[in-house]
Amino acid sequence: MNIIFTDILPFNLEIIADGGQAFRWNRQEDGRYIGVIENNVLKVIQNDDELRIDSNADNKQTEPLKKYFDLYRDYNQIERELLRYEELIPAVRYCSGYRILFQDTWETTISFIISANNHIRNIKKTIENICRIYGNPIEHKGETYFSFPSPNVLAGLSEDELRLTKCGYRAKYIIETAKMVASGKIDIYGLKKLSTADIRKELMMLPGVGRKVADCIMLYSMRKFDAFPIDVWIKRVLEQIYFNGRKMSLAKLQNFAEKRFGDRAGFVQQYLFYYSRSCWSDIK
DNA sequence: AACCAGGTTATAA
DNA sequence: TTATAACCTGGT
Repeated sequence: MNIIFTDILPFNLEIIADGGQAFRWNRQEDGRYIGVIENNVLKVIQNDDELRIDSNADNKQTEPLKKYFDLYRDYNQIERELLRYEELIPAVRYCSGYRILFQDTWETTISFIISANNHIRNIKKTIENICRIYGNPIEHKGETYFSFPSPNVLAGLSEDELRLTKCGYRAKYIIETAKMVASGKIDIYGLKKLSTADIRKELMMLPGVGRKVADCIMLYSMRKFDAFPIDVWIKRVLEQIYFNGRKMSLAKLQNFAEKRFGDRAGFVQQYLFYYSRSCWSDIK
């Protein structure tokens, strides 16, 4: 089926798909992005203020796609709010059109366990390996794609098997986390109604999930916009902008961001992350 | 050849 | 509470 959303601005597909929040979008030569969401293959292209989506799904439902791309939210207002922070103006201008996707909690959890101490290229490759070997095939226009495997499937693997996907020492974290989810020891989909602090505490019971990964899971799959994942880039850029380049502990930076940005922190993190990675030499 | 990269965990002061 | 080392992998 084909769907066209119009009047989507601010919206920047390139930054949204390649900005480090999702790992299963791939850019083609023609500028289209192909991704697998749940059991659907999506081919997406943006032309100015319209978004064309070609999907293998046969129903005409647009709500799930609008939710996934966060099209219900007024990003004009969010960008306006963030521009009131004078020091964020360059970042917000540069990344205008960034949106926080609404992704599946299970896939996001495993994806960000894999992301710890890892490069985006490796993360994407490992996730594709996992889907290809353990996911379900999806046929679309003569090509085969693969869904993300269920908790049950991953829970049944041995560490040596899973290491073939190149996830390295994270294999045991993934399997143990899968066991906890599959057994019902933790209900990751039921957490959303709790407070950010409470969800964080629960998520960090999962092996391989520390503060940063927990905040990514909440921000990208639970709409918890006060979550503020601090990775090396965010740490660097915060130290540069707010602390004269002095080294700060993660705890101090977390505290600072929470106080300064409140329930907009997650959006700030997105803009700062992409901007600092793209333009570090300008900031420094 | 050594070092680093989108952290977490275990251990010690 | 804060500091340090080890950890798979792939690239320079």
